[in-house]
Amino acid sequence: MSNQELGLLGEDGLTVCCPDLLTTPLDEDQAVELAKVFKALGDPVRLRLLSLIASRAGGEVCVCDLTPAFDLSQPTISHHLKLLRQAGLIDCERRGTWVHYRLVPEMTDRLAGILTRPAGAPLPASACRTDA
Amino acid sequence: MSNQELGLLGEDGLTVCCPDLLTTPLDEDQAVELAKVFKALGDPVRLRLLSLIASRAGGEVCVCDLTPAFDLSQPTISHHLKLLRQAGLIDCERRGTWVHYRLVPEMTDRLAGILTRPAGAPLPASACRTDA
DNA sequence: AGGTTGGATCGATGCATGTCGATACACGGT
DNA sequence: ACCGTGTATCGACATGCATCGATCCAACCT
Repeated sequence: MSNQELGLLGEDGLTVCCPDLLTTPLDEDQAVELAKVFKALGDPVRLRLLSLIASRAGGEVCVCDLTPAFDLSQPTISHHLKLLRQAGLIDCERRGTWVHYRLVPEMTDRLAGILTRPAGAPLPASACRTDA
Repeated sequence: MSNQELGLLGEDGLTVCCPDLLTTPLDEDQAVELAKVFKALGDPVRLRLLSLIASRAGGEVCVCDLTPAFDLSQPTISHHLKLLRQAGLIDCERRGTWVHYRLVPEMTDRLAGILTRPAGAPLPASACRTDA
């Protein structure tokens, strides 16, 4: 049940992926992989789920604590959790009757890195807006 | 034409938004706003567009340089650029016949911050399961 | 073994979205 | 004033996706 993730994190070649979205044009394959992760984040319910999971002291949340936080059916929550898991953003583990979810901090770290401009960024900054 | 953005950056109250997705449960409204931005990033074409724009020395790219980089029609590229712009990720300016797009680095910076765990993060590590 | 409860999967449905061709709009040039 | 070119918008179509109820599976408890 644990890891059928995307591989964005993995050492599986292809998907080692884009150290810097912002400095080098992404190729098609990298873009497809990265898009899956951002797509997983592109839904309010999933964002709140991720936030609930990540902010939980102890680092783990039982599904039974997540479901009542939403006005949605249990299958719908389960579906969203699955998408987050497939994106590699969270992981889960069954303990007895309950399933506990936890954040995969390596993935959020990676995304943060991808969205961070390197120090000496090739961006405007000083750069001349002659149109002002 | 420039700014009909989302406001995630703005000083307009509501949308000042979530300093830390990962440490505090997001409320519904914040989640909806943030999701729009991530949704904009959740498409391979838009990711490549953003990457092309951001990585361009000089900080600006003409649409006429973007369109031929894809196997898509001009209206489709225009549509994707519009979504990125509405998400506040890019901005554009018309100069003569041509329209130039540029990255809005404040937005990517903000996203990076949102996805970054604070130093003393409340993640597992020691973590105490009293319910076990 | 049977019953109960937590959670995942399945199939259906309605809405969102990516894509296109056609068309409209904005400029610059003649 | 007209034409040509670069972009944006429009309307249509097909696919994708969020959601639900029904059902199934796993684990625990008598």
